[in-house]
Amino acid sequence: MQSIARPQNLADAVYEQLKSELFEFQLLPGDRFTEIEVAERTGASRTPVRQALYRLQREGFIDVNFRNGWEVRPLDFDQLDALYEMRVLLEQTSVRRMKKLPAEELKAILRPLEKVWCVNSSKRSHDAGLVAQWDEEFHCALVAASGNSEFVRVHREITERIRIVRRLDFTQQARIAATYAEHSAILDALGHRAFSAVADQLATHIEVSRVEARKLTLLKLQNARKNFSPNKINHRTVPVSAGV
Amino acid sequence: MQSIARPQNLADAVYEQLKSELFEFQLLPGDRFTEIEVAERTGASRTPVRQALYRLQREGFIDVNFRNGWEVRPLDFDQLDALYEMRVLLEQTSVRRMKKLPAEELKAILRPLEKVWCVNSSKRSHDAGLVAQWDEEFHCALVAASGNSEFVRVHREITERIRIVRRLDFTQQARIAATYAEHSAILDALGHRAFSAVADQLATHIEVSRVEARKLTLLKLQNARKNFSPNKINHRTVPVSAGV
DNA sequence: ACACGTGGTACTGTATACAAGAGAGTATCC
DNA sequence: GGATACTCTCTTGTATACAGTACCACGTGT
Repeated sequence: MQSIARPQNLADAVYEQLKSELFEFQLLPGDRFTEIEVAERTGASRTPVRQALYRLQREGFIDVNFRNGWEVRPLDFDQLDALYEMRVLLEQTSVRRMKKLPAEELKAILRPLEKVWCVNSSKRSHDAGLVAQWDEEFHCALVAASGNSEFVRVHREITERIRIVRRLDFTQQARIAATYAEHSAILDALGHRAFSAVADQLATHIEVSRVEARKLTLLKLQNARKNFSPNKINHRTVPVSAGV
Repeated sequence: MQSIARPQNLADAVYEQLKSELFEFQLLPGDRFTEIEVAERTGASRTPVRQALYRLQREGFIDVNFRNGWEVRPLDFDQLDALYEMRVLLEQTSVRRMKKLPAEELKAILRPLEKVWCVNSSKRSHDAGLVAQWDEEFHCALVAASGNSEFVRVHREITERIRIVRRLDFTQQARIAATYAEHSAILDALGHRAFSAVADQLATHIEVSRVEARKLTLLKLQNARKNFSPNKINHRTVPVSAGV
């Protein structure tokens, strides 16, 4: 979707790797780890590792304890709710602003989205990762239509922040089907310039996915905790200064 | 206003110092500098300096050129406009949500603000820095009333980002007077629960200050550039690899 | 006079060495 | 036995050393 930004320096590479470990729940909320551990795991030295860690800290994923290791921040569902609210606000505002767009421009925005979402069921994807990516692109495209670069930037940051729970929604085929249905309905209504109606549809659409994602996240966390092996505990999750 | 966060480590201290140099227009858009220069100026080593620089980069104030020094990013008025739009959206949304607040809570929010803004002219401050700070606190308080922590966080980030131009607005006594008048009018209307009216007032209030700030910024930049001394050029703003 | 190739310098990116303190574990005392 | 003080290790924070290359300047050839 947006700037791919392949990492050219080690710090970015480490950042990407850690983030993916967070998203795959290989690093679980509450897990503790040290800079040296990460450095050995990634093959980099502490310098780029620290750059990556501090970036993740500023983005809210991890915490540093003064001279006492790092820690994966627990998922804060209140904060996630606030992020989802902000997301709704941005997307609704962007959609409402579409009424200023001439028909031509609106069509140009909708056409590529319709190619993905308004297809009969044989042509639909069942791949969770792919649908998750398309879903993000769909909603980002709505905000991009606002023409406000800061709406886009903030919305993208929110997308990054909630992805960890949002993507779980597409692990269920029924939810993928619902997403197809709702997205094509939204595109339909946009084609008829029913912007206020779309704003309402969006709120519902996002709210349902928020609730589903929360349920699945709680399940996922329970399972992930069950799968602890003693090795893994010793390797990573034990309090840092506990020795062997 | 929000968390004071006195810097305990060098990186934060350097960050604060650099940011204040940016805000005071001691570091001007287009200025180039190196990590070692900053290290010598602040007394820290390159490590914390780099931490601070990368933070400022992520926040959009400066750019790094690969193996070729750092550079103060030019002020982008289109981006500032987008930030102001976002600010209006957040503050209007927060104000509109106040209608859900019971009278008691609303009063508790308004009272401290009225103490600052609804005072007769003899008690008003004429200090630009102080009024600028109170102004930020006023608008942040409105958003805080929304109860959405992400609204607050994003709004605070925007406040940090636009402060560099916004504060100039209060260097004119006439604008300070206008701010007092408009803030007290807004508080009045809020006391009467005229939330939609306040939303309109806010949009106008912010829009006027945006335009004023832009005018003053352009002036300030012109003056700052005039005051270049050859020494200063050699010291800081010449292309990095130019030797003596 | 101008284009092109080459060398040197200065800059960031990365690795490593050093400093200081937080915390677990142990020994000691009552 | 329990509480307290202390030591020792491990951690992050900071400083510095090293590596690689982008850019400028100069020189050379045409």
